Amino acid sequence: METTTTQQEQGDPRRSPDQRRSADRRRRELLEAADRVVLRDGPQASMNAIAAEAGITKPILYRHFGDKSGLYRALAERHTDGLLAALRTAIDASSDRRERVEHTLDTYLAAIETRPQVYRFLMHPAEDSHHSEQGFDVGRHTAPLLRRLGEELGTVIAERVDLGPGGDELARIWAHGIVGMMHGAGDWWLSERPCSRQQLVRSLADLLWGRLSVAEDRPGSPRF
Amino acid sequence: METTTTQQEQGDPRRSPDQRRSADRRRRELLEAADRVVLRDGPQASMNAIAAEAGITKPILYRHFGDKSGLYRALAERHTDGLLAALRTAIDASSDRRERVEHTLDTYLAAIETRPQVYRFLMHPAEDSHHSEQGFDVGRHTAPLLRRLGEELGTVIAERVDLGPGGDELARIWAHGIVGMMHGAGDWWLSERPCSRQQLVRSLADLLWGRLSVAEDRPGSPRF
DNA sequence: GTACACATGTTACTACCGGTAACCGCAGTC
DNA sequence: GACTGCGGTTACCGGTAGTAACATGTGTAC
Repeated sequence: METTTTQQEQGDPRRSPDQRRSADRRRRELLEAADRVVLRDGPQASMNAIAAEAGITKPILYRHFGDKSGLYRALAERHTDGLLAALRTAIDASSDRRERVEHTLDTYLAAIETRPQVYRFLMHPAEDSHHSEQGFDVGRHTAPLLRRLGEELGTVIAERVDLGPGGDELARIWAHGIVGMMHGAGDWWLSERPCSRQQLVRSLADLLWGRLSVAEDRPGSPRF
Repeated sequence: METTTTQQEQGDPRRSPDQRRSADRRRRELLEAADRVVLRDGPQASMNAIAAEAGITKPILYRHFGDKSGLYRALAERHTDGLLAALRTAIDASSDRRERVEHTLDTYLAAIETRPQVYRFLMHPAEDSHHSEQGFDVGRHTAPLLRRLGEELGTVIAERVDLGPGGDELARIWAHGIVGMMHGAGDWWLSERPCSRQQLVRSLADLLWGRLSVAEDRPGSPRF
């Protein structure tokens, strides 16, 4: 067999006490191998490839993760947790609201800029092949990352900003809208790079600050 | 067990006189069959299923559309054109800017509300299985529909709103941000239905009108 | 020591997918 | 007739997710 794995198995013959830990360790090793493959081959990496990278064969992967979407979910959770943590600290770093917004936007954009493969993987989740029986579940389109982001941001807004009666609902709406804006603009920016990151952050913050509503009409604006 | 046992054996004597059916007609028929299947089975409908629905077999589909992504592109173009046309008229319907924004948002949301399958298909494009040789093209994540929407809205904003020097770039940034906001919030709303469409439209317009920036801090807001 | 249970791993398979080669039969036209 | 183009098919290829069955080591009970 091929000795492709980077870290050699520690050759540890005594495993009587820590069998449970061994399973956890193994699982983490498999996840790391999967990570390497997914980041190299894209989200449609095959289970065979992942198994080969881990130095084992498919059925073991299935024993650990159930199916492909299970593996991908586990993989996505790790990265999502990381990004969420970064965003939480960003949201708490400043006291001025505008600064907070800009800082958060910048953190997100920096993340997707420095590791676009991770980003792409998180946005194109499992795409679970076996359609769930009854025709077409409308829900569950967006990547779970965006949902979680939206919900977290919603609670943050709701508990920090006074929006009057019905403010919680409004906060959630805004949160999902803001996350969508961040995602959409970030995705476009990442692929076209039309400006600097700072420029993008400022422009989006300006948009959220209502500059669109106060700008003047263009003199010869077509009304066709 | 599925192959060849389906109903495609219709003797079909009604084809002798009028073979005037040009390739275009055939193509449109195939597209309509594909539409039916995709709207029934979701975006991962198989070519076999589409061919069966059209009463023919796979190779004919491939002769007409090249490959699966070709078929899906043709399919997506139809729907995209329809939605874009609706949005264009919505954007021109009112003179007041706020009304225009609300009207446009509402048109988009109404579209995805009344035909969520179409919407889902447009947002999860081909996902072309054969990864394009060189590792991992970072660009081309988002559905083409969103890109087109963003670009069109960008030109509309640029030509109607006076944003000063560098306004065109700013308009494009805002446009992609707004489209992302619309998409993200719409997707979340569609799957959770936390409020009425009108409520969502108003809230998003409020967000764009800068209400977030002028709201008061909550008294006991945690600063942890 | 032997027997059992269990975790870890393998090979070899099914069922299906996108895509293609090769062939078949029927129009029309010299 | 023969020859060509076209709409159609069957039968295949390579690759995918997922599984069954079998092979091992390893710790524990008797």
